[in-house]
Amino acid sequence: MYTYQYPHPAVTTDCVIFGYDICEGLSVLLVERGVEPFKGCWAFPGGFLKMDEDAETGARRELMEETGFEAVSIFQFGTFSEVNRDPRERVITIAYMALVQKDSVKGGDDASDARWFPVKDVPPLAFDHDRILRIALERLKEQIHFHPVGFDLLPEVFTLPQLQALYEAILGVRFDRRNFASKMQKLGILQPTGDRPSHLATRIPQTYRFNIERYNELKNSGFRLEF
Amino acid sequence: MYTYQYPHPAVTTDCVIFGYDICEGLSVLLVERGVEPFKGCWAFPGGFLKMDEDAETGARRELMEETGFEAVSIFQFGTFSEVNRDPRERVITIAYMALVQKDSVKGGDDASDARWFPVKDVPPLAFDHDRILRIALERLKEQIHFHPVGFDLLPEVFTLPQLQALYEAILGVRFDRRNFASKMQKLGILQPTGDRPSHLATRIPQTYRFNIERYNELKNSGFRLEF
DNA sequence: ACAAAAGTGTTAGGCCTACACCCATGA
DNA sequence: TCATGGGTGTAGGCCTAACACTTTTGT
Repeated sequence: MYTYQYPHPAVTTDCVIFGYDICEGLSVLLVERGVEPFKGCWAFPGGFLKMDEDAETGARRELMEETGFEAVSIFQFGTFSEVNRDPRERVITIAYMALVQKDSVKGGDDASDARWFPVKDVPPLAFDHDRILRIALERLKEQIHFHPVGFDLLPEVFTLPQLQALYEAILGVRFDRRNFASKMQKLGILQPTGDRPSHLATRIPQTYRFNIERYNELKNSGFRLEF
Repeated sequence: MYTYQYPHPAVTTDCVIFGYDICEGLSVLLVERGVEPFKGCWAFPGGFLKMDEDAETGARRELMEETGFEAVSIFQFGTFSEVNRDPRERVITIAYMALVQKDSVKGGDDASDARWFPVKDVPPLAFDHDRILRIALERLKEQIHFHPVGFDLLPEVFTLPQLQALYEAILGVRFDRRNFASKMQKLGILQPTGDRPSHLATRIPQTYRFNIERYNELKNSGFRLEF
């Protein structure tokens, strides 16, 4: 038992994990709750913060424990503190967002109850996680203008149409193919793999990798992607 | 005494209050700590969250108690959870940012130890508040591209040179007078007060108010201010 | 053969930037 | 009278958005 002179809330971390593939579009990773409250409901992976770890460390740990994912880049996007958001006791959650490559990992997941849901088709969630998801999506839309989101969400080798579909899925709009291509080319972070010798028109798309050095240059000088 | 089965961190809120005037430029409101730890140091107004209030309510309450300010718009910009950020016990703080008109309030402040410091001239702060300030400034710079920051920081009636100086103070850059003026005019949220009948060149600047209706229109359709 | 998908280039308009002149104020 | 500060307009360049044609693949 732990005693304090004043009441303390419990503190948890939650992770909104975004993944992407061509079939399902933008998806989030959810786990089915095995205990009350909201037993059987889907929720974001997360759990109570330990006293010897900061919030980001805790979020990464919970993510690993519950889904087997080791997220590269995760970032904090909000803290949710409504008084009655958890029926058990006062719980405040620090929410993180992570972008991962859906296929790359998920090899040796053992007791993982985690499942991907397309964002358009997410079931009602436990606690206030519906609201957390809504805000995560808003923040993701903002982020996409300043960070090359494809780095984290797409496989290492990808095509321009794939990249465009990703942007369209996140922002919920449609772009002109030609304008999108030239805009991306101009940024200079796309590196053709050269696996397709002919650069003529063909139905098989050219494949690219991201040029990380060029991206880091851009990040330092500050860049913005207009849409 | 309050007992829990698992250890709980303490949770506080802190408010980074930005104000602005022509002489001092961009400033933050600090309070001098009267108790250990960091007694005598300056820190952001804030304090422990109560169990029956959410974080924003708590931030507003602490702000009112410690400085007498009733902030119009405050927004959460980060939660700080380093393990040893408070020497007493594990404390996590939810940080808010507020923009206020320096002169408008501060009439009947009684026991207020609060003082304004220009951001360029802030003393070393208690806890990790230096870091919190740095991040608040970064976020403010981002915000300024999407929100008409002048609304909250300038007095109701202001001049274009004043508005420009505010933007320059926040972003730390200089603008061309003519370009800045036309950019702002084009947004359509500036409403000349008409107190100066002659619209010819004169050394007395034209005064404006913000057109709030027009701003709300823009916010719904989404606007961006390039610099 | 025909539909679907990928690649490319041109044009018009708008925004950003850089820059010059006029006028009134106050020292 | 002269320096300072405020107001306005123009020209060039870049980026954006709209748009059409060719080629190949697969049915």
